[in-house]
Amino acid sequence: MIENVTIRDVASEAGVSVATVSRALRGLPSVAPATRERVEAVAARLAYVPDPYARRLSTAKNHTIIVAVPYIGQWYYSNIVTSIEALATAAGYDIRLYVASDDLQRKHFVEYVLPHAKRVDGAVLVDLSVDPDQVAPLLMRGMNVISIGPNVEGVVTIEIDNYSGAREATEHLIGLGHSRIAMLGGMPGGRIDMSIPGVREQGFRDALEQNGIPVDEDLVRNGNFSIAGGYDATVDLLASPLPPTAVFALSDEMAAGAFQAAREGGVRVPEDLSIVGFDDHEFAEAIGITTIRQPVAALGEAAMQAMLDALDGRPWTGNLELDYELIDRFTTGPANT
Amino acid sequence: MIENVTIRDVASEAGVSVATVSRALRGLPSVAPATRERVEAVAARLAYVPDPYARRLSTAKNHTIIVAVPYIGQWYYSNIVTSIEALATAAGYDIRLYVASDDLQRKHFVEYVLPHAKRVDGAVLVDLSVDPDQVAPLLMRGMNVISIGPNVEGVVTIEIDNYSGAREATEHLIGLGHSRIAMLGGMPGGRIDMSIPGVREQGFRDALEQNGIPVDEDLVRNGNFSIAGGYDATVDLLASPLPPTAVFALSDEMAAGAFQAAREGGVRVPEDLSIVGFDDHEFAEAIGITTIRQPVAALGEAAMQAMLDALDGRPWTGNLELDYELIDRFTTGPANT
DNA sequence: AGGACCAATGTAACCGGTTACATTCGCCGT
DNA sequence: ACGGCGAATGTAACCGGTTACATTGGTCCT
Repeated sequence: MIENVTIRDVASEAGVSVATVSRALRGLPSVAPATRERVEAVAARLAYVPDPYARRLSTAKNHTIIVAVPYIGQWYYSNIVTSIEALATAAGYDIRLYVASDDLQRKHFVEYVLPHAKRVDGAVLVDLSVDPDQVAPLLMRGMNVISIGPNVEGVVTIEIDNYSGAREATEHLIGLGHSRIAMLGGMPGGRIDMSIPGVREQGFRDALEQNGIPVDEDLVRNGNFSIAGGYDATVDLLASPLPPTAVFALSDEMAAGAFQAAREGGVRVPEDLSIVGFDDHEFAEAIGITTIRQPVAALGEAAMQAMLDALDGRPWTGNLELDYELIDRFTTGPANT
Repeated sequence: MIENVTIRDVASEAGVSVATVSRALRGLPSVAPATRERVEAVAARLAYVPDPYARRLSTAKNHTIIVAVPYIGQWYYSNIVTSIEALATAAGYDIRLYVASDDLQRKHFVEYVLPHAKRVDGAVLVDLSVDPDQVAPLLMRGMNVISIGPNVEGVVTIEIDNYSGAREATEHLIGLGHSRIAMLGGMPGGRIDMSIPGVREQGFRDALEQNGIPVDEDLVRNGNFSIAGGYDATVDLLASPLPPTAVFALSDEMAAGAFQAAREGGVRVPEDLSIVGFDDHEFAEAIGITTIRQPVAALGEAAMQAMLDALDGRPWTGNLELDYELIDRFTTGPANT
C-alpha cells in the first residue's frame, strides 16, 4: 500500500517551497525553467498526483457537472449521456450521474443536488419535469442548469417540437386511410400535462379531431414506454372485437412491442396493422419501423454546448428547438378495411 | 446568488463550537439532546449543507466509485451501469463515469484514474482489457477493482463462459443441419486474444472444427459490433456466389443488422437464412432473434456486490461465473440447401 | 556607487470540514 | 467537604492543495 505523497513531499524533496511546486506543475509563469524541470522530475519520480478534492476545496472551479436522467438503460437516455460525456470530457469536465428512476427520486433530485451545489458547476436535466421553485435554489447558488425536453422556467431548454411530431405521425396514418388508430403511451394517471408524453398525446388527439375522427378512449393505452408494455397493450387491442388498423406508439420501444405482438398473433404488418413509432431508436431501422426521428446526439451536444458556454460566462438567451423528421419505412401502409 | 454558509456560520449562530455542530449534525453521541435540536434548527434555517469536498478531504472515506465502460450508448453497457448504479445509490455511493470509447482512452484509463485513486474507493471495469501492470498501481494505492468480462490478473472477475456460449450457439446451427455458417464479430486486427470477442470467436471456430466443418475464412467477417456493421457484412455475404445458410453474430446488434439485410434483400428468415445472436438484447425478443442470453443485470449487481463487500473488508476470494442460456426463437430453422 | 525594478521564490493564511485532546461542570461516594 | 468520574463541549491541529503578499537577489540605469 503506497503511502500518500503530497505536495509538501515533493517540495522538500526538490528543495523548494510548496508554492513553487504548485506553480511549476500547473505551468504558471514566473518559475525558472531549471526549477520547473527539477520539480517535474521529482514529481514524476515520486509518482505524485494532486488530490482533486483538496484542489477543488481551495479553488472555485470544480470541473464537474451532474447529468440527471430518468433511466440510463434506455437507448434514448444512454445516447444523450454519450454525447454529453464526449463533449464534457473533451472540455475537461467530469460527469456525475444521477438516475431518477422513480417519481420519488425525481422529486428528491434537488435534495440530492443541493449538497453538491457548491461544488458542481452545472446540471443537465434530461426529461425531468421539475418545478421552477425546485430549481430556483440551484440557480441561486450559482449552478448552471440546462434542460433537455421539458420546459423549465428560467432554464435554457433544448427540445424538439413533440406536439407537431406526434401530429405528423398521426396525420401520416390518417393520410393512408386509417381511422381506427390506437395510441400507445398514455400518462399513468390519464391526465395530460406538459411532460413529453403528455404533449405527444395532445398532438395525437388534435390530429384526429381536426380530421373529423373522434378519439376512441379505448384505443388510448398505457404502454409504459417499454417493449413489454407495448406488447401487452397491443395483444389486448388485437383481441378486441373491432381491432385498430394502425398503432401510433409514443416510443420505438413500444412500437417494437406492438410489432412483436402482431407477429406472434399472425397479424401482418403493414397489411393488417400499420405501426408508427417515435425516436428512431437504432433498432427501428433494423426492424423497419416507420418513426419520427429525434436528433438524439444533437440534443445532448447542444445541451452540453449551452452548458460550456454558460460556464464561460456566455449563457444562452433562449431555448433551442431542433428538427424532427418522419422516416417512412416498412411498418406503415394503406388501410385495409 | 446565495452566499456560502459554512459550519462556522452555523456554530456562531447557534452559540456553540464547530465541533459540536459537526457532531450534532452527524448524529454522533455525546451531544445533549437540547443542543442537537437547536443546532439542527439553525442548520435548517440557514439551509446549511456540508461541503462534500471538504468532508472528503478530512476523512478517509470517499463514497465514490468509478465505473468504466467502452461505450455507454450500447444496451449491454447501459444496462450494466443501471444495475451498478442502483446498488451503489442504495449503499450511499456516488458513481463517476468513465467512457473509454477508443483504444487510446482504454490505454489511458489508468492515467485518468490515478489522480482520483486516493479519493475513489474503487473501480468497476466493464469489458476493459487492461494489463495487470496497469492495474497494479491502482491496487497498490488501496483501490478496489472489479472486472466484468475480461480476466484481469489479481482482480475479482464477474463473467459468463463466453467460449461455451459461442460454442453452443454454433452447435445449435450445426444441429439444424447448417454447414455454411458465417460469423459476425471479428477482431479488428484479425487476431484472437483473450478479449470477449476473441473468446467467442474461438468457441465458434472450435465448434465447427470439432464437428468436421473447416472454417471458411471468407465467412468470418468484422461486423464492428454494431447494427450497421452487421448489416453491411451480411449484405456482402448474401451477394457472394455461395452465400451462407446461417449467421452467428457475436452480438444482437449485429444480428439485427443481418436481419435487416435479409429482409431488404428478399431473403427469408429463417427459411433461407438462420440468424443467432448473442446477449439477448431487449429488442431481440421483439424481433424474435434466437440468441444466447446473458444475465446482464445480474452481472452488474454481482460486480457491485463484490465491490461493496470488498469495501466492507470482506473481499471475494475468487471469480464468479454466471450462467448463460440459449433462447430459441424465430430466426433459426433447418438448413434448406 | 546606489536606487529602481522585476523575476523567482518563500511564508502563511485560507478553503470547510473532522477529530484528538483539553476543559468544564454536575453528580456521586466516602 | 472533597477527589473522582464521565458527559458535554470547546480548542486547535490537520487533510492537501491555492494564492495574496512578503522577501530575496540580480540587472540596469543614472
